[in-house]
Parts: sequence; structure tokens; C-alpha cells
Amino acid sequence: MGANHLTHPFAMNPSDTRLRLVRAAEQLFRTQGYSGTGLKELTVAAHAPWGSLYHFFPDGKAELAAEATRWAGEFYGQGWRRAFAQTKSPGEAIESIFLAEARILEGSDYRNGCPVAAMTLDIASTDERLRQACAGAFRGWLDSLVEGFAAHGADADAAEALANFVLAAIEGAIVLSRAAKSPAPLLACTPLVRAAVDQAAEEWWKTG
Amino acid sequence: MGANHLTHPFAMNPSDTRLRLVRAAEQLFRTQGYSGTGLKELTVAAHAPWGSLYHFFPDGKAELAAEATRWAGEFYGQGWRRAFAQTKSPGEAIESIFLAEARILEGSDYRNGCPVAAMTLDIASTDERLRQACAGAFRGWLDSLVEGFAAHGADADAAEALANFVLAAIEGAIVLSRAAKSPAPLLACTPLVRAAVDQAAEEWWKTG
DNA sequence: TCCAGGCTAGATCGATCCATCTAGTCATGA
DNA sequence: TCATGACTAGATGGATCGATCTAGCCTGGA
Repeated sequence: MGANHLTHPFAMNPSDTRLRLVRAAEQLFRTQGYSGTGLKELTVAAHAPWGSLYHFFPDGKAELAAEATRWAGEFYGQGWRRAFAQTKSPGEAIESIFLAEARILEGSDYRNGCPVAAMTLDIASTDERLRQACAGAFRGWLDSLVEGFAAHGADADAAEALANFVLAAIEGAIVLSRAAKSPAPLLACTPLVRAAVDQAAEEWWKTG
Repeated sequence: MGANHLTHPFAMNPSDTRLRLVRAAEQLFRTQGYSGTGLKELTVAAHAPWGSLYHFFPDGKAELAAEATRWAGEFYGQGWRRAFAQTKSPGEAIESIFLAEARILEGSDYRNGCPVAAMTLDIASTDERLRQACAGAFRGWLDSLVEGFAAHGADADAAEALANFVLAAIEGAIVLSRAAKSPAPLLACTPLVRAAVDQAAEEWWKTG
């Protein structure tokens, strides 16, 4: 194994076992849901020993799921912020986000949907703590969208409404594409969502 | 088997135990997902004896789920067709569908989401037969929307794309509202989706 | 050199899962 | 009246669930 008596600043840091658990959780929950994923299966996928799971997450499955949700929230939020930074218009940014999602789906044989949506439909009604974790992740994504819109002159209310609309369209289109095992629903939505965003942006431009 | 020299038209009909099982399945799957729902719990909710479950659905949970999905598909599809029949414009119909969904969520403390979406995220990657059942239900809903749009002069391609867009927005908005335990996301989407539909309808009117 | 503790490793527990099986009830029609 | 089969009823099996627990490894610091 890792015989590193490292002098390293990361010596007593989150061993990468912990990170592997979180990433395996995110990966499995997004494909099979929360209840559909067993912890045994999860530790095997993470190449982590069973005992480590309860070492890092004493509260068990729910705590791990909350962490995976938080992790996914930050990860995708950053990607979306990058999409806005690398494009010239909000519409362009949204389109790139949709197309990126289509690639993720195709590349995973339509398995890798949204981990937060999967968790929400699975346990939002059952586990209040996890419901809040999901709500927090969605809120983070909404914020990244609102930020992007505001940077192009949108006022707060309009940006919030448009962000909800865009996020809903993405989440829903992912579900449809997974069921259909085809990128068609996602791709069909893309130009329509983009048109709505472009139109809104034009409005901000005029009134701003 | 089909020994129906029946005096009674309902002689060999689904006893209502079967229907109760299907409805309980639809209800529980939509709130807790497929994997998150136990058959024991389900039979209790349906006031059905355990043995009846495997009498009516010899292939067990998956067969019951497929039937529940089909049932939900037809049930909601009819509701949507009614929405088009009772309104004057496609935009109005879509708005009424969104608002009806908001009422369902509020009335169930944000438990009753979409049963088909829940099934999709839970087992679309695992059980091909159930994935197809989900795809079929979504296809039925898309058809009911396409029909409604076509009745107002939309051409086939435009109607299909718009239907995908509308259905995705509904499904996604439901997820967001469930996570937030608030009708806000759904209500924020409504006017934006309606605007897109109204705009498309105006286009059909001009070109038609 | 030796200790403390972060971490690994897996045995094991009771609960619950889905499915099967047997036995019994009841209505129907010959 | 009696046989048939649809349906009810629940005990039971075998697998798997999440969680707990003990034992031991390994490393960095005393």
C-alpha cells in the first residue's frame, strides 16, 4: 500500500479513501438512486474497506449521501460558472451546458443522470435532512445561473425566475433522455430554452 | 381459462384488489421511489393480502411497477387531453396543467411527484423492461401534447420539439419544487413556459 | 523505542427484502 | 350437491440490507 511517511502537508488529511467513497456514492446514486444502492456494493466500487465507511461517516448512509450531494453541487456549480465565463451571452452559456449534459448521457449509455434529482425523488419525502441537502445543491446551481444572468444585466427577480426555468428544463430533459435512451429530448429542448434566454437577455439589454 | 359463457359482463374481471394494488404502487413509488418501497408496505397500503400480489402479478414487483406506470401514463394523459379540450389556446392549456400540478404538490406536502420520473431515475439503468415502460408513459404524454399543439396548427416537427420542451419543464419543475418544499419553482416556470408556447402558437397562426 | 490513534479489515447482528409455498375460503356452474 | 378455480391468507426461505463491533495494521510524534 501507500508506505508514505510523507513529510507532506496532506499527511493527516482526508485520506483519498474518503474521497473515493464520496465519488462512488455520487456515481452510484445518480445511476441507481439512493435506496437502490447498497453500501456493500458502494464500498466495492470505491475500493474502500467496509470499516472505513463508518469511520468517515459515523452516521452511515445518510451522512455519506449528504456529503455526496454537497460534493456534486459544488462540482457542477463550478462547471456552470465556467460555462458563463467562457461564453459571450447567457444563451450561449445555457446551450453549452445542455450540450455538455447530452455528452455525459451519451457517454454513459444514459446512466449518469443528475445525482441530486435522483436523491430528491428517492428520499425527499422520507428524510428531511437529505431533502435539505438536495435543496441546498439545487439552490447552489440556481445561484450560479442567477449570477451569470445578473452579469448580463438581469434584475434579481427576472434572473431568479429564468434560473428556475432553465434548471427545471435541464433536469426534466435529462429524465426524458434517460427514459428514452436517446439524446433527442435533451437536444429538442436546447434551442427552445436558448431562445427563451436570448429573448430575456435582449430585454435586459434594452431596459438596462 | 377464458370460459366466459358469462351471464355477467364483469364475471372474469379485475377484482378491485388488483386495482388497489396498482394504485397503491403508483402512490408509493411516486413518493418513495421503486427501490425505496417494500412490497409488504405496499400490500398493507392497498389493504390487499400478501398472496394476492403474486396471484395478480406472477412476475412480482417489476410486473406490478410496469402496470402502475402504464396506469399512471393513461390517467395523466387523459387529464392533459382534457386540459386542451377545456381551454382556448395551447398556452392556456399548458398553464392550467402547471397549476394543477402545483396544487397536487401542495396538497400532498410535496410528496406526490411524478411516478414515472421516480421510476426512471431509480431503475432505468437496471431494468430494461421497466425503462421501456417509463419511456412508453412519457411517449404517451408527449403524444397528448403533440395532439393538442397540432390541433392549433402546429406542424409535426415543431409540435414534437415543443412537447419535449414543455414536458421536460414540468418534470424538472416538479423535482425542484419537491426539493424546495415550495411551489415557487413550479410557479416561476409557468409564465416562462406559457410565453414560449404562446409565441410558438402565434407563429403557427401566421404561417398556417 | 514505544505509544497513541487514524485507518483498515471483515465477522457478525437483527431487520427487512422479494419470492415461494401450502392451506384455506368462497362463489360459480355442471 | 359437488367439483373447479379464482382469490385470500400468511408462514417461511434465502438473500441482502445497514449498522455495530473487535482486532490489528501502520505511521508520526514523544
